[in-house]
Amino acid sequence: MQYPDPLESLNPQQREAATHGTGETAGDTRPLLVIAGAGSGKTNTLAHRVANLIRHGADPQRMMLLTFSRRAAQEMERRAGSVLQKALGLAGTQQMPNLPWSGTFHAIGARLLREYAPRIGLEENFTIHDRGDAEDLIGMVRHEIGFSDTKKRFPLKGTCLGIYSRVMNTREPLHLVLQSVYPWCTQWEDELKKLFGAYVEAKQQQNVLDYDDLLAFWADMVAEPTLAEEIGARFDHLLVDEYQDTNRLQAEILLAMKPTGQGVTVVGDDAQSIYAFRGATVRNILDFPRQFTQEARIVTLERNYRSTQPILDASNAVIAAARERHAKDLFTDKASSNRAQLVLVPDEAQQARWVADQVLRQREAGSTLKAQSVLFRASHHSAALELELARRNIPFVKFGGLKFLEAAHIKDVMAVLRFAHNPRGRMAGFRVAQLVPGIGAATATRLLDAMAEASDPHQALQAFEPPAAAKAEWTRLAALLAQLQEPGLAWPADMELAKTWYLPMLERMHDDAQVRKLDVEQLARLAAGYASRERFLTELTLDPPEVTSDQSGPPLRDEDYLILSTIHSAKGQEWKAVHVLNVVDGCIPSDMATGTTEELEEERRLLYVAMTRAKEHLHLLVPQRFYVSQQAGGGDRHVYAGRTRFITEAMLAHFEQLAWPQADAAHAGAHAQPQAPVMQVRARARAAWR
DNA sequence: CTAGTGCAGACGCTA
DNA sequence: TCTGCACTAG
Repeated sequence: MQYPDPLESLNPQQREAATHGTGETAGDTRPLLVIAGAGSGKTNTLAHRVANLIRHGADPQRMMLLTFSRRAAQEMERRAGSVLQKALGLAGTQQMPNLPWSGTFHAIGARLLREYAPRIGLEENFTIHDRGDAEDLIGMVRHEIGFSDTKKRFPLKGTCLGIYSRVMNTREPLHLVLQSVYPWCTQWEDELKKLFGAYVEAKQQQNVLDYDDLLAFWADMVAEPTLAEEIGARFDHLLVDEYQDTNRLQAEILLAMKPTGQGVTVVGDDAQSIYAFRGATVRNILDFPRQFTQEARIVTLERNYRSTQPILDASNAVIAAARERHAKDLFTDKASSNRAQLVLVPDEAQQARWVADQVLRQREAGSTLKAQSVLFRASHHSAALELELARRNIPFVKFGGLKFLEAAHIKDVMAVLRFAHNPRGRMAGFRVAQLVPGIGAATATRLLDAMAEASDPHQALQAFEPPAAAKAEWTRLAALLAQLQEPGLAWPADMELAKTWYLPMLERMHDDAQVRKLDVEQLARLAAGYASRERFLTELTLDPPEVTSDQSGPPLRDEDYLILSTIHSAKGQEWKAVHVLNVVDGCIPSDMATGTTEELEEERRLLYVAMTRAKEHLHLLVPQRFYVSQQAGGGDRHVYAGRTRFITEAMLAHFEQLAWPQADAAHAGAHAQPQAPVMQVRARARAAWR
């Protein structure tokens, strides 16, 4: 029986990318670089490549797929699976080949390090510090070595970690990082060196790794030739998505694992690089072709399948003004008479109303809520809109800027589990001990010191004598931690035990315990989805749930809801209609990012990314004044903001300009109308005197 | 030594 | 507006 050629639907460039090294080009072992413009079918092409490789005999167990999030990895698996299904005619019930080695650099790094731990001098039960833990630890070290003297004005803990992280990820020497990014800290170079040394020491004693260690140790591991060869040989194919957002350290890992470049595929778009603040560099893409012992093959995808021509024209105009870029103009067949709209509104409140109106209007016109999105630069920019949506009962789900794992009560529960898993982790232990009433910083330190000195930390914990006032509660905690050590305990029983212990603490500590309790319940539900305590702790830290929804609870899967998202979290996504909030100077570009040309250029690309998410309708909102956020309650200090500098006078021809409410009186009336009065105050007032 | 109060400062995107 | 730190009463 003849099955349809699965590559039939691809255009010639996409097909080149999907088939490189197989079929007619079998024997071509060059690495492959795919420059994929926005909406050019990048994910689809990569999925076809994965499927095509498997069709030609590649073993999914021996493929490493590095993506930006677990969600992206799952999407890739799903699509590759469906291509395979069509090509091979697999029955729907048949097991889809899954890719066990797909995930983010950090997640894959953690897995490899655990597996190789005994051979590289690590303990395999290490726990992972998130940004907050890492900051706290470096803050503690900073204090211990006496740099926290207020007179000295030594950089704050967040800044210290920022510097450290940047040095690690860019692989630049400290003095260069200080010069270019933290010029006000150059005088502290020697002290910072000392601090970082002590920080590294502390992490090792506590058996914890921070985000940077996951990459740095991986890089160190494959810098050792025998290990590099062994690990490199385990994988026939190494595919990296969103390559424009990788950093030097990540490129180094790639090169060490596959020095010849054989089997390496990277996909990216320099015009969509938006993570330089995290150490990512466009140079990775630019240098890729000549990095390996063989020069790379380059395929460029310029044909856009997403947006209409007018939307592309506007986006192209914005990015054409960029300083340095691969010349690349997207084109499409999708004609339309709808230009992108620039909508002038008086302020943020009106902006929220306009968007809510527009969303409903488009739903009336047959577009679901899910097919629409609202994008913004910073998570809190959607606050006014969220209120408006809640008021009108428009369901929504918000991506990005998630604080779920940062809430104190969630951190508490996580700390209990982490402490049980790795008793040497002081940050977790410090937090947990102080949950017991009567135990504060001093007693907690005494406990942790005793545990650090003991050969068996758990025994030391059980033997610990707390102050008399804390005795009863301490006994409960010690019992819990002992239970969590029992080998027979089957996950997620750990979580249930921790929850049962913690809920009374929660009642005692917080007035709003009821709301927080719901979060803890939510965490427990989440826990059930992971195979083990270790997987839960690792994966939740490295790939936190990125969705929050409004207070009314998470919408059901089949319900319709509007998407709210930061521009960063909107990467790789698309919607029929896109609304971008606060397209004004001060928001895009953020006024915190106008210091250097590089920062400014990244902001421009950010606007470009936002605009190219739209398929048919694109609305850029320009509130004429917006309120300054840092002021006492009720204040009305505001700034008169201008349209973003990235849309110049010359580009205005690409936009349809609207002013609201004046120019749109018909719709302005529409939103006032459905508000039927709840009561009649005047009638009431009159009745009171009858 | 703990736990509660008052004040200053930050306030972005994220693995 | 909220968080984190310093200070103080018990």
